[in-house]
Amino acid sequence: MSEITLDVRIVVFSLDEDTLQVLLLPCGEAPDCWTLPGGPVQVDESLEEAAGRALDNRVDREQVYLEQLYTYGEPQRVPARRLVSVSYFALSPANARCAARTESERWYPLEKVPGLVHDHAEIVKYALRRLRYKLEYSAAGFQLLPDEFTLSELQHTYEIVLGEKLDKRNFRRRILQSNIIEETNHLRTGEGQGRPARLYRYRPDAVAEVKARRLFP
Amino acid sequence: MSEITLDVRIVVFSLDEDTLQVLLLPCGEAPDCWTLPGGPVQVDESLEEAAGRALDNRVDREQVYLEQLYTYGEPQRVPARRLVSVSYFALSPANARCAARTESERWYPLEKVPGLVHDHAEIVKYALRRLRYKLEYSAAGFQLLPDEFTLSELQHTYEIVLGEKLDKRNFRRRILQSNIIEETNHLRTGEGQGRPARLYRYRPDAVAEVKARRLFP
DNA sequence: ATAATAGTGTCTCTCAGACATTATTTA
DNA sequence: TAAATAATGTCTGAGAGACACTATTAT
Repeated sequence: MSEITLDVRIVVFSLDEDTLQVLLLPCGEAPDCWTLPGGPVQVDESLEEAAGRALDNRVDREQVYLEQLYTYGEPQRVPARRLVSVSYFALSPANARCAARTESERWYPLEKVPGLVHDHAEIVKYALRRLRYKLEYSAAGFQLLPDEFTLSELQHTYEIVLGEKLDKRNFRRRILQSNIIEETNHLRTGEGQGRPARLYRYRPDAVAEVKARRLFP
Repeated sequence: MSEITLDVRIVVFSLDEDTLQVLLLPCGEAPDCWTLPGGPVQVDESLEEAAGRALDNRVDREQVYLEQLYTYGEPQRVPARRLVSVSYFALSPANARCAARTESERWYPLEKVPGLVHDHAEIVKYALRRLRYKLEYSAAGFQLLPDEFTLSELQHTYEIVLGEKLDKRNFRRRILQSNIIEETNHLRTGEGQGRPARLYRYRPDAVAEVKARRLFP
C-alpha cells in the first residue's frame, strides 16, 4: 500500500434485440463476482490504447467508439491497494462482438447486471447516464448499429437506451436535419413482411464534425 | 522511465475587472516557463484532495468550486517520464484569492498566458471550453462572484467568460427562472452613482440540485 | 385482400431573441 | 437637473411535441 497504481476500465455497451447490454468478466476471486473489462496501463501505451487492448478479441476495435468518462481515485475504493482507474465507455455494434471463446466473458442486460467488484457498479451507472445524455444531444446512437441501418432500427436503439417510446415523425425529422446520416441506395428487403425500408449510413465526414463539436478531448 | 506516476493539475479561473484570469506558477526549470498548479497525489488522499491541497494558500478552498475535467496520459506528453495528469478546473471568486506571498504565483489574463510546460496549454484551452459550455446550460457563473452579487455583476461575468455581449432583459429572465439564485434584502449602495442594485445570492439548496443534475460525478 | 412495416405533413404551443422606456440614486 | 445605473414587458419567429393517414411489400 505504498504505491499508486493505474488501470483503465471500460463500460462496453451493445444492443441485443430489445436490451442494452454490458460486457463483464468474472473477477476470478469470488464465484459470483464480476468486473468491468480493463487492466493496467503499460508504460509505453496511451490510456486509450490500454482501453482498446482490453477489448481485443472481445469486440472488433475498428468498429467501436471509445470515449473517456471519469477517473476514480478514492483511497478506499479498492481494499488494500491504492488503485486509480480511468474509466471509458464504448459503443459496439452487435456484429462487432467476437464469439466468446470461453466463459471468461458475458454480456449482461443492464437490468440484470450481477454483483460487481469495488465501485464498478457506480461506474456502469455513470456510463449509462452519460450515454443517455449523449444520445439526446448528438445522434451518436448509430454507433450501436452496423454500418447500414434503417431509421426504424435507429429509433428502436434510441428507445431502448433512453427507456421511452419516441414519436416516429419527430424522431425522423430530428435525426435527418442533424445531418449526421445520409441515405444509401439500398433497401432492407426480405427481412420479414412489410414494406422494405431504406438503409442509411452515417456520413463519413460527419465523424470529423462530431469530433470538432465534441465536449471531451 | 519504468514507472507510471500520477499527479493532478488545476486550471483555476478567477475574474479580475474585465478579464478572466488563470493561476500559474513558475515551473522552475526554465526562466520564462510556467506551469499549472498541481502536484503528485499522496497515497492516502483522494484526487480531489490532492487538487485542493495544491490550492492551499493560493485561494480559499471553502469558496472554490472544483470539478474534474479529463485525464491526460499520452506516453510522450512529458519528456523522459511517464506522467499521467488528472486535470481539474476551479472557479474562484476574486475575494477568495490569497495574497501572493512571493513571486511564486501569478494570475494571468487568458489572452496573455505565457508559454506553459508540456501540454498545459492544451489543458487550459479545454478547461475554458468546458467552462463556457457550463455557463451556457447551468448558471454556474456565480461561482466566480462573492456570496452576494448584483444581476449586473453576474451578467458582466457571463459576458467576460463567453466573450460576447448579452441582452439584459433576456439574461435576467433566463437566470431568474432557472431558480438557482434568490433575492436578498440588501442593496449595493455607495458603489458609485446610479440607482443601487439589489443583491442576490445562490439558493443554499440549489447546490444540491445542481449536483443532482450534474453530468459529472 | 390482409397483415405488416415504411414513410410522410400540419398545427399548436413554448421558448429564445430583439427591442425602449421608466425608476432610483448621486453629484 | 443631469448623469449614471437598475429594473421591467411585449412581440415575433423558430423549433418541439402531439397527432393520423397513405404507400409498399409478403403471404
